[in-house]
Amino acid sequence: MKNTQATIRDLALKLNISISTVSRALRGAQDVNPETKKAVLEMAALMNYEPNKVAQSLRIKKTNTIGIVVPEIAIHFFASVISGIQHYTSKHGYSIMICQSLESFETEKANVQMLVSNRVDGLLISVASETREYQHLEKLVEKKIPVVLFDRVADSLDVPKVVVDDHDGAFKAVDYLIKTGCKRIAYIGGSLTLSISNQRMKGYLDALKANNIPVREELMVFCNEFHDEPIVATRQLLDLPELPDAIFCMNDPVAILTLQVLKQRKIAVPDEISVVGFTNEPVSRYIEPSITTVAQPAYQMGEAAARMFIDQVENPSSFKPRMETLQTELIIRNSTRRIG
Amino acid sequence: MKNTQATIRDLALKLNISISTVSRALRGAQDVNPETKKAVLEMAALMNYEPNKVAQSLRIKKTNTIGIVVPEIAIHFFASVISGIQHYTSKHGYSIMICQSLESFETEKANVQMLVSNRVDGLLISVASETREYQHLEKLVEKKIPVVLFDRVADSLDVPKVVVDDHDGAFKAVDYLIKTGCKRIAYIGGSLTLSISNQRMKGYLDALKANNIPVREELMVFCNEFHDEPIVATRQLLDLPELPDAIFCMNDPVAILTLQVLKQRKIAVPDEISVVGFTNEPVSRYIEPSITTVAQPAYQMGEAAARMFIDQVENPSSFKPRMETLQTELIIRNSTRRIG
DNA sequence: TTGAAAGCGCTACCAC
DNA sequence: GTGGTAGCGCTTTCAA
Repeated sequence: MKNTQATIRDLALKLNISISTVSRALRGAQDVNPETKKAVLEMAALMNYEPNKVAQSLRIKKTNTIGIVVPEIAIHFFASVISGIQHYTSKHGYSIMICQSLESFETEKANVQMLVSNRVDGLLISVASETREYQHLEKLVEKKIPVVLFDRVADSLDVPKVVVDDHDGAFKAVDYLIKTGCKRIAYIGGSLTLSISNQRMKGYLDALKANNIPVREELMVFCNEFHDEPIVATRQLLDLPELPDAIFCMNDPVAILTLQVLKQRKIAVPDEISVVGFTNEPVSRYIEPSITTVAQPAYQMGEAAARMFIDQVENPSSFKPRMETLQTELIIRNSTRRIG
Repeated sequence: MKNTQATIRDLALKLNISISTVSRALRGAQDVNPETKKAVLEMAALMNYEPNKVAQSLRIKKTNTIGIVVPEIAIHFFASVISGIQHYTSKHGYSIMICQSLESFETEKANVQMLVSNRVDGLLISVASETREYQHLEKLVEKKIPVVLFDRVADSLDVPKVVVDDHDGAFKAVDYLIKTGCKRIAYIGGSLTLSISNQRMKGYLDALKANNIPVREELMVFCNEFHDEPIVATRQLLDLPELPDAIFCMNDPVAILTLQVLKQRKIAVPDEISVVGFTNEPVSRYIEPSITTVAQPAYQMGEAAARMFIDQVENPSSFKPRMETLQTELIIRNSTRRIG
């Protein structure tokens, strides 16, 4: 942002016309002499003029920038969501500013504050696993800054949300396991303060109930993070007096770790124990055995979140916060047995 | 960016002091009465004041924002680089604005222009595979906007760069293949206008030469994209009168596709044909067979690029553009035979 | 159709 | 230690 950049004032000086006229010409206003306009445009090109969005933003009180906060960019699911958001919003002239919370509540708050300070026109966020209270987001709502939650949402906030039907996805997965003959189905989940964890667990429970299979407490284990704890959790399940015949994991990273433990213990998958994941990360297709998983439409989720934001900005009066639920798809691969 | 946000003027009015004093107090200037300062800070908290970075940026001619352009966020390698950049720059008070070129030259130009319009303090970019000329970046250099290239760089630009030692990585990979007994080693590469393609091919050629293995034109195939062409390329190699006994792929996505074709044709890996990739994407570890590949320190590359940018901003006079080369590591897995 | 001028929110200079 | 004020680059009335 050096002074080597031409301004409309520079153009005006060169052309011997007023700043206002240059401004109008540049923005293609109707009431400007075609010739003047042409001259301005030519001079702009010649001088390598680039409008200063910072000044523009200050003046019009709109930055055409949206803030995104995700737990981690390098998780494929979130990267895809971001792609979807960007695809949709860039068509509407928005740039995006991205932050990662790295699952930390404090970092998330700092991210949000920074984005507010940068006066983003809206905030699209998937909360950190640590986040239990939402004042930092409520403040934005009070300030009338559009907030859209995706994937990991907070029930208490009255803002637009887009989620996947986690309950249904989990239900379908567990129901399928049962249809393949599994009876002692374990569940490895995440912290229940996380909406998705909660929903997936409920889907698991309801599928058992629907099939008249009793719920066994000892078959349910929960993890606060997905790097080390899932390994402990799997071992715990394998050390039970009676082994499970399937393990439903709340996401693919967990399923991969589970598979590793199973391999170490020389337990055959899916013959002895079936494994199901969630998310359909690219790895799950390539790993051996490939993982049966619940596919989430990540890119579409990004587009949906972006659409909700744009709707809100363009029709601030008529807009009503709503929750959009995207459907999942059970992808059957080789970590589960076949039906019949 | 609604008028619901408090400004320093609001604070000044409430406190019955001047705007200048509020500004100074907020920024912890030295010459301000501790009590006044305290009062200002309290009022700021009370009124939920957030400094307007847009106004600040306009005034000080610095946005504390850096622009990043990558081919695709959802490619794990780039996501990791971005993480590295963000980790480093956020410590220095910078926010990041991210764009994807999706390998399109036109999109890349538009991205750069948008970032310039947003007056980013610097631009960190890995160019699109389509990009053959660099005027859009040269313009930035002329305007004294710091540009740092990473991974996919352009020799012609005199700006700081950070790359991986692609030549050495490829050399090590091919040399290893030879040591495991391979003699007819094929290469599937990318467009040679891409620096990394070029370097990796040279590494391949030099490893052959160093081991007195003749170069065979028919064993080298090139792709412009990495979704469909690698499949055709692999088939082409397999249709040769004499089969290769190894295929060195310029990156892991290509290696995965190659593996698929090999599987379809029921060719045993590594017994009949060995396969090596490049990048060490997470998938390469999990796929069956797991892929021998050349690991690139993505996160460190991001940090290095960020460091170069910060150096340049903080010591504009003494800074000299240089190229930093990071070392690769050959990760030996099951898609290649063992030595001896 | 064009120009003058105010002002977006902030910093920094200069006076007091 | 504090206040007045100019001005960053732009948009947008209002007059001419």
